[in-house]
Amino acid sequence: MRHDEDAPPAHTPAPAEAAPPSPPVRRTARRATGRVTLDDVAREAGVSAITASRALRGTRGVDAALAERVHAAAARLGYVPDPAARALASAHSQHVAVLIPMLSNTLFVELLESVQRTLTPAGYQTLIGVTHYRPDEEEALLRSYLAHRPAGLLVTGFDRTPAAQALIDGSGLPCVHMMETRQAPGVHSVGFSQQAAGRAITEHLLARGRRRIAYVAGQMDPRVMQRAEGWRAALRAAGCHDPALELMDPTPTSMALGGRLFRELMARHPDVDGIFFCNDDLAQGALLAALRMGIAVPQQVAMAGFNDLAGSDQMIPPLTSVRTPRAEVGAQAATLLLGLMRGQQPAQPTVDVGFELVVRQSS
Amino acid sequence: MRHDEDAPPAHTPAPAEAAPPSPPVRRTARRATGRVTLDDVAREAGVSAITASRALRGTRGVDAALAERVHAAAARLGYVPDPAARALASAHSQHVAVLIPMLSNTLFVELLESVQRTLTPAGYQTLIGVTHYRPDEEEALLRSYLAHRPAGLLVTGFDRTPAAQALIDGSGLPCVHMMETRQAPGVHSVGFSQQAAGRAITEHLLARGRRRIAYVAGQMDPRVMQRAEGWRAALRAAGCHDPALELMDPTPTSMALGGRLFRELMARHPDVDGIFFCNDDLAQGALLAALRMGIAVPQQVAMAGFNDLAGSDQMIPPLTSVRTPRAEVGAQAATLLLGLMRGQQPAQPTVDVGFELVVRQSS
DNA sequence: CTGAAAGCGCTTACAG
DNA sequence: CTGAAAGCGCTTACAG
Repeated sequence: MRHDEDAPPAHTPAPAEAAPPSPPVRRTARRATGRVTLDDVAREAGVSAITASRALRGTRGVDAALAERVHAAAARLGYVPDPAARALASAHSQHVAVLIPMLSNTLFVELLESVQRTLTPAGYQTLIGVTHYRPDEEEALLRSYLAHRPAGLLVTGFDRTPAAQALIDGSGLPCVHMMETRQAPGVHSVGFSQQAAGRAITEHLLARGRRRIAYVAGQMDPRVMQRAEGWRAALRAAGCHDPALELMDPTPTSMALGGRLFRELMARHPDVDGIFFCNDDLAQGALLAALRMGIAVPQQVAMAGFNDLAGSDQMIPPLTSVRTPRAEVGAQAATLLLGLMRGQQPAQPTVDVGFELVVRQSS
Repeated sequence: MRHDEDAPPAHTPAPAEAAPPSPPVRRTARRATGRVTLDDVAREAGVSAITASRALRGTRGVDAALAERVHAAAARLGYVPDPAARALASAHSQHVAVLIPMLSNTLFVELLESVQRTLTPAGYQTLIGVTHYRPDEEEALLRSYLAHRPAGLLVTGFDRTPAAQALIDGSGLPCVHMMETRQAPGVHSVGFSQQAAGRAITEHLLARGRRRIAYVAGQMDPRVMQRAEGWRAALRAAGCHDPALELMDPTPTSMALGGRLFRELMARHPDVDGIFFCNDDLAQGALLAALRMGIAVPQQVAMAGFNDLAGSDQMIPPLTSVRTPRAEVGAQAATLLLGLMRGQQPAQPTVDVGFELVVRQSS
């Protein structure tokens, strides 16, 4: 059923004879009146609005008995503070803007969940921004979120447009960088060395006796490039670095891409005996492709992934990977930010949470 | 390096002799003064604040030339409206609260991205709430988000606590339900029949000559139960429903769980010749387990999943599944909500986007 | 430790 | 079509 564009909406009431001069009805709620305000709570508790405000916010310097009365009154009336009014008056919301590249990589979902587990109980609300690995989108998100006067910022990595960086710096807001670390004055970060992790997993393949080790990657974001750097360093040190074995594709990673890149690689370089994939989904796809092609893993080609994602332990054979402690990163970054938002000087501005090799049968 | 708790922060400046009576320095930005306000824009454009406000919001009834001047002035000054002030004055923010069960199921990530692709260009900001399939968490999120006076609500399905439902109803806000459909006065929904989809995929297995068809599920959320209902209906109609072949686990779905449930099922019922999994990750895990156990798919056991997730087409053999149009659901739900927020009567309060069988070699 | 006044930056409702 | 006044619901200074 469709209404004609110009036809009056079906629910319009017939005009009554002596209708009272009521204001036009809006579809949405009109709580302007209904809302329980701080003044209501203050009146109920027999104190001033300021005292009620201070008691509710837990500001010290309020008589315990009074505070008790205020809390009781608030509970009785079902008072919920208005975040907009609070933000307007104090110039800061209880929002924390969290900028991550992508939600389809479960890595970032786990990071996010961990951040929220720390921030939510502390009374902060996360404003989730997905940049799709695009610097221009990150800049736009930053611009839009900054208008909401967040209390703090959580961002991924260090690579962004100068304008985006200027927005962060100019805001003067506490900001913690996640997933990578960098030592610099006034810079806060929680992560690990992507390059060291890339180097470690490559050295593991070398220790397995492999010499023709390829690096296969998708997405090509900054961290993927840092892992490549680690791969190069390890192979150069071992004297068997071949730039031709570096296969990168800007497409987002997926099992399908992994299968395709693996077939490409083996067609071009049949002598490859080890592969380091920048992300587990690529490796999973390659593992299945190898099974289909009859290429023995690890006998003919050893494989290792990155991030130890769900399902990697279920593969045939189970996949060797690098376990990246994203939950730890999220928790520590949020905790660090919490301290900064309270005006505290952090014990350490940079936290390296490390990484862990998970050696399974694919290598 | 660690600072002693009581030591003064390292950056405290030495007290100057004739220091001006400046206010105490705060770590965070003090834009109270710096901020460009609507009044600045109005002054720059030579109009009143109201006119500037109306011009910027695109309210009709502003002289074109004036509006042009206002926009130019805003651009020149780099004016960014303050969402908090706007929300406080108008009793509504530009937020839309989106409540989804989980981010680790890529289904919901795709749904969300699609919602944002529609809402963001329209000037709305999504407030993402993850309920973890827990009614109490949903209720708490609703309470907290409603305080932010969102302009609209997007929720998943219809099953929630009475209190949560009362919050939604009492808010008077436009609300669209996603993933399921339900015909009821004043209720808006975009989705498809989970039961019909469950029935259709089961009938497909029946058409392949299978008679001992099991339903294997995790999570056990309302939609998983509706699919079970479809499975039952199809088998009853075919005269071969066996309740013993219904294997459900409350654990979140994963490849590992799929492998485990598959082994359990085959141990208990070696005669099973077809399996419908409530989600593709379960089926993927089962497929790998079958490969490991030497059980031929589809010869001995045909398998079908649900949602056609990433990787299912890469499996050995490629997995038959039900493609659920979550991007379509997200787009249509957001569009419907947009109309409601503008006070329009929707052409149809319920949109069924359907589903599609994707038959591959596993069945 | 408590409070009266002012103001945050917008929009609503009312006039003209 | 445009505007002056009032107010949204809080918190920030400033006093006492």
